[in-house]
Amino acid sequence: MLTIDDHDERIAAAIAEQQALRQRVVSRDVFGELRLVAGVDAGFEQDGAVIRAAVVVLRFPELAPVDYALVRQPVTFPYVPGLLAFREAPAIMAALDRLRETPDLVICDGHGIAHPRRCGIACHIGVLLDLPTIGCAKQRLVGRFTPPAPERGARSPLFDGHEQIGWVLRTRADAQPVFVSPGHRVSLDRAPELVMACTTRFRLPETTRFAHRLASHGQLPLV
DNA sequence: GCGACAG
DNA sequence: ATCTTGTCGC
Repeated sequence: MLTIDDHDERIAAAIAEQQALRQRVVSRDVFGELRLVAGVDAGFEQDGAVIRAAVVVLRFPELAPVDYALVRQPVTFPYVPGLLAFREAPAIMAALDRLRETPDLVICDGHGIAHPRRCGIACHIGVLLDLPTIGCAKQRLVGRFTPPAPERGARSPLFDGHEQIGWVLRTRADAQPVFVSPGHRVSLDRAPELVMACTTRFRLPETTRFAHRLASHGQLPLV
């Protein structure tokens, strides 16, 4: 049976793995022409016993869906702030493996280096699959900032002490900003412009919106 | 000891 | 994440 001690050991092992993974994160732009951009997200079923991971690939820069994949797996890790990847990344990576073609960039629902150990889910997935990734979260995990101007495109740096770990980006006028940080093979400078290029009239990028709908409704919208 | 805490 | 009514604004 699983004891509290086992739980603590899994937490400790996960933190140790993040310390190792962070060493492999590449924070420079290492990607070619963007033709396919993917969005990934996760939803749950059976009272949280099953995770449903979704990935939708959009043709860039049109942002029209061209492929998708859906994977369901039993949940094996609890939600612990800072350890989200150990709960969602396995299923998300399985979904990415099912695509017919490898995307040129993946935008994740969660943080990249804007994380206590600079290893959020975007870094985790990026390093393990060696794919360019960006983290685009709806809420802050760590860091301090001053709110960006109310216009679309306005941004302000997200700091942890004196180190910039991401951006607070206003993707839509008068709406709550999103938290953007590089995952793997993407620079701090280009992350926000790439997210803006994937965003149209809504707060969240189209990649995330499509993936979110697939993950929660279990199917791609008919329009 | 008291808050904060991605999804 | 998930549930769910009410409300604001274009």
